[in-house]
Amino acid sequence: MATIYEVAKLAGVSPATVSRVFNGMGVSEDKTAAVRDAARQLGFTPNRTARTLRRQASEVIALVIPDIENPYFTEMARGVEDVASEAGYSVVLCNTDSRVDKEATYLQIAISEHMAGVILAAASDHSDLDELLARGRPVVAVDRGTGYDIDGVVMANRQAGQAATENLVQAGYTRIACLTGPEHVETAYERAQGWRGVMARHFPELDLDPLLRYSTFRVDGGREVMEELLGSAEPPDAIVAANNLLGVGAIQVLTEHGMTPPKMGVAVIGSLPFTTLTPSAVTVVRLPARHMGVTAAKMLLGRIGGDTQPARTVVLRNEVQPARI
Amino acid sequence: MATIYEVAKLAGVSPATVSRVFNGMGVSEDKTAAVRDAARQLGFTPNRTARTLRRQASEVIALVIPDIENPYFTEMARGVEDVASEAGYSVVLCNTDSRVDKEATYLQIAISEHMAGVILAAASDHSDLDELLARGRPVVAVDRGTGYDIDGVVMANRQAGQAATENLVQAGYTRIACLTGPEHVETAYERAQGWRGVMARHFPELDLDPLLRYSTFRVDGGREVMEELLGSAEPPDAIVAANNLLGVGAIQVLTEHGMTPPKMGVAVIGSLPFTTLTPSAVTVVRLPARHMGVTAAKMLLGRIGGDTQPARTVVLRNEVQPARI
DNA sequence: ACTCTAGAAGAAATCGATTTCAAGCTCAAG
DNA sequence: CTTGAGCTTGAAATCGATTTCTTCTAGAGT
Repeated sequence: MATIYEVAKLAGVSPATVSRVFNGMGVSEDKTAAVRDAARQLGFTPNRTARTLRRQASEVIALVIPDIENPYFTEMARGVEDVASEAGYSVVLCNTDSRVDKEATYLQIAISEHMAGVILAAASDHSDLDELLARGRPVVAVDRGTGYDIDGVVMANRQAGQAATENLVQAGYTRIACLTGPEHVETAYERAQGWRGVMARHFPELDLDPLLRYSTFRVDGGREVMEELLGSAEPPDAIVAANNLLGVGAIQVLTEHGMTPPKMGVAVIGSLPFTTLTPSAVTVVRLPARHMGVTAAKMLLGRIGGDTQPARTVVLRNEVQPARI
Repeated sequence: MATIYEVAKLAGVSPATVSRVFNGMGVSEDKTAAVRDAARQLGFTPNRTARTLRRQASEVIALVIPDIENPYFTEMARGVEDVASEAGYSVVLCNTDSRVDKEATYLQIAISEHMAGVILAAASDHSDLDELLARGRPVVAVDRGTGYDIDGVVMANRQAGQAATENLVQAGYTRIACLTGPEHVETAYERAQGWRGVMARHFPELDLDPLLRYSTFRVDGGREVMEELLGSAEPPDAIVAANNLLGVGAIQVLTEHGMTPPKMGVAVIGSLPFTTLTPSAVTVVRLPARHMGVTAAKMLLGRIGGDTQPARTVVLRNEVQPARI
């Protein structure tokens, strides 16, 4: 309720002086004290809307993600939030459901609310960032690329696919299938490529096509594809699930068929925070989601602070946590 | 970039007229057309900050929750988001980590950003809403009460505890423990009370105290308490987990000890969206989290729209999904 | 003693949309 | 023919903080 004018009147100074006190400009000690005192008495908090209007920039950053119900993204959100709130920024979480139109709406809001920057896990590879970038708002891509020359943080996806597959090969499995997301999604494709490379090297005579299944990055996608594989003429003896939720779906189906690991080898790319399997029954390629969020937030804050070096892409290494039976 | 003044100039009208066109006031057809045309040419989007400053209210609602990594809350967030974005509102997700100080910061931001309203899953039962309510900002409590006379949506917690317990009793278990959250958290206490009532009725001679364990509402809390129970002099033959994450932790420990259900009866209050157990091995009391979000958002939008009827509390019924072995 | 500079502080412009107020205009009723 | 009710429209005030522009004062330098 209290405005800068009321504080000014109570402190016997001009509004400009009050503003200067709160923004660390040169104000004499006695006036500073008077202002702070008056502000305390009135319970004054600067009106952020007015400040944003005048400054043409707010202390809010948008975090735009495709699926708020995926723990991978919420873990990342935590990382972003921790860094941002430490720096006095608040985070608006925007859920796009992987829909380009919802994403466009949120990006438009980011502009018209003068948000300081955007961290974007793009819904598709042709998201339109023209307007945002034209206005000089920094954008950092996470998890997936955008087709623009901007900062980014991604996982080592191909290497993750390789590591998962290699681990199953070492454990003695020979017919390893790959369950991955939509072919046009970069992470899905890259992880599958990692799998393909390792398989081709170890089993050059094997026909890989029946073992590679594209689906959705969701639990039901994993269930569906796993059922298909189990019902096929030559079922696999192990699987690589290219994301956490796919992995959950697949393991559910395996459990229902009494095929729990190690009967069927299972490697999952991405953590399974709420799995009820004993953690060590499955090989997990841990993706440092929180770290990704932290890194992206730091990069974004750097850009907001005026950093103008050329765009960088940070690739985060994964950590393999092998199944111990 | 384009402002209302530039649109006005291009269309040959006053800024006031442009504003009226975008707010559905009486403007003649030809001027309306001219304005829309000019706006399209310039790619004009109204500046939300300026609008908020003038209107003293924005189209943003804050959703304040204690744990963004809990699927229960993200499912609820989805419900809120769907209703809100349908009505042209956007949702800011604020994660408090159950910390009263972080919560207070976010509530302060809600005020100084002129947010239209707040949906709050309180971090404690003495959250301070005085200022928010004094400013006439509507607040809807979800999941837990607040100590204020405001709208609320809660689960039938006691009944959930009863239903879970009753189900295990019917299945023939006789020594049923209860794992719940911090005693001072309303939902934890109420669910435990539901369990206690049913146990007292069926097994009046049983000493319930060793079977009731307060912990945190997190996976590690569930693990810890489950280990304790298994190591105790007289371990239970079944457990009621008062929330989803507690349940996950408990089931993890049971799996490691080869005590998977139905060897040990397990009933969980709250869904296990990403569990890798076959869904039917555990009794689940489904909490309609999405529905809670939808209901709360509707109530809040009603209040924002000027609804002044006395505060209501909606209690949502749960649905028991029994274990089929 | 006089000019010059640096710092402090107030007055007023500014950010962009909304809204009040007043003006101008048309058409109908008396 | 006049009064007035009901429109549309523009001019200008407004929301609250920031920032530029000015003015003023005190202290340094010559």
